[in-house]
Amino acid sequence: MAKEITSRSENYSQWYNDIVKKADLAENSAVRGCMIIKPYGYAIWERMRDQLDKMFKETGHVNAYFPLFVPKSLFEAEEKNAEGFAKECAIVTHYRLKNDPSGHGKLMVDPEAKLEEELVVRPTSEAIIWHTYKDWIQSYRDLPILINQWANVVRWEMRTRPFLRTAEFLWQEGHTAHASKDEAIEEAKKMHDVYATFAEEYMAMPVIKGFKSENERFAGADDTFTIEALMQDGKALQAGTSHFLGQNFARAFDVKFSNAQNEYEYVWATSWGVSTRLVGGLIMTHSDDDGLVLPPKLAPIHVIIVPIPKPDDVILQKAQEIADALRALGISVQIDKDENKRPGFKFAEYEMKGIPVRIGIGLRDLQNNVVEVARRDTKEKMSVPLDGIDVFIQNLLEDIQQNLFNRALKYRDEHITRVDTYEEFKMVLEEKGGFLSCHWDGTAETEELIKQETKATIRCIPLRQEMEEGQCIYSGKPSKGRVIFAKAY
RNA sequence: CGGGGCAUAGCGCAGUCCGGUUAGCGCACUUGGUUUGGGACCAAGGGGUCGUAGGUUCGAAUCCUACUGCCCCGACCA
Repeated sequence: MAKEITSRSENYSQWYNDIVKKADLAENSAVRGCMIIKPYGYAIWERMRDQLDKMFKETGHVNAYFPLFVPKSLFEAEEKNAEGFAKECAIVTHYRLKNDPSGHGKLMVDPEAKLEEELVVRPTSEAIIWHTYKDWIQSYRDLPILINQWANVVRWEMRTRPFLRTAEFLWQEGHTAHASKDEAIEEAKKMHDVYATFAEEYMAMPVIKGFKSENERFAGADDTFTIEALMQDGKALQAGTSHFLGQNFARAFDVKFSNAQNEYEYVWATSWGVSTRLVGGLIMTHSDDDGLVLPPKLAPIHVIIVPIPKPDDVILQKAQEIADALRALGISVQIDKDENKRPGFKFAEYEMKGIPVRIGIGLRDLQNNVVEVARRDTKEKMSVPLDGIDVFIQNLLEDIQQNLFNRALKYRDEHITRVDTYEEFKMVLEEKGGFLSCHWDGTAETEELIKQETKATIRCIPLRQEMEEGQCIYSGKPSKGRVIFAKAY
């Protein structure tokens, strides 16, 4: 059998690239750092988007759309935020091209068409949105505003990787405005919970919920809540963040409201987002050396039916019956009627694409009133009676979803290591990787030194943990609880 | 922005050192046939301004110069 995917042990990065390519998820484009998301990859994103959108609506949010371009003067209003993104902004400076007099049929930027004010291509939309909210908010009766937008953003990255880090990416960004600090914090936490639930229940990707250290916090936030997942190579992936923005943007954009006592107050804010990066996380959480592995809840196709040998009438009719029965249960099914490819080729191909369940139907099976069912997560094959096949598959899909989560959780838990000395820290980081749970003195200096010396960063300060007196692994100073370090994507 | 590599058919490559008929191989593609329970086989086909521009030469994919693009590794980052 021709191996088309580099094994994880041989070269993890190459394995990841191979999966993206061979599973037909995305490809590089003519634009540096920007990828083309192909139909199958986009279908996965659509399923993520649809589910998240539903969860946002259920928590009271509505969708809207704000412009791609942000005037520089607005962008720079909230200084910390602007500074945080300044180094990776694309800027529009002109609005017209003209024929290049020195070249044949070539175009050049028309120097006459310089914009009076440059436009920043949004790396995030707080600025344009808070500029707008100023007009929308007068009274506490106008609050809260609970808006989400699905959009593309641009961050001019030095080095990019499909899905994990691209110059342009798709995401959603929630931007809410509140009359009180408590309500805003509650909102940020609520969306943090939504992300964690989505990651675990739909992506089958276990996450650690926590908040960021000051160094790692979103520029312009008072607090950043994060979900952190662990990839199979022992590196952490920040999978979603929810920010309590305090009154920083309200002050920067002068957004005040009259409270019930008719006094002016600055509005309290949150923002929260997840991106196409989640697709990268999904790949690296479950997939194996044979290709992509998808959890049923996000798989565009749940079941592929492969007729064996060549599709003939009897087999196709049976395949159609099974497909109809499965579809009646809300399961998405495709029958592969291609006569030019052999079954073995199809098996390998569908495994590469991570389709959770494959049903093979041959004449021999039909004589015995069974079909062959193969599950992608364990590669297990079984002979299953036709009678009740629909319910069997339905249960199997649930089982696969659960199994993927359990498997990822076991791996994750086995790779959270409690360490109490810096020597141990460096050793575990080097030899085992994963999350390191240890004491830290709470200072940015220590965090920075550890980062410089080991490349590990504080992924989060976990929300759920017992308070425990200890000593910082680096400085030996007292600490009241453990934080999670890791090398990160 | 530093350091390394690559550019020849849709994709992956050989040929370049040491210039010489008509530039080759695998996969993919087209047509016909035999096949089909884990990546089938046979036969016949189509497809190239050898990254761009200039130079050396009787003659350049091959030598020289400049340019452009892409990939990998670092610094930076979700």
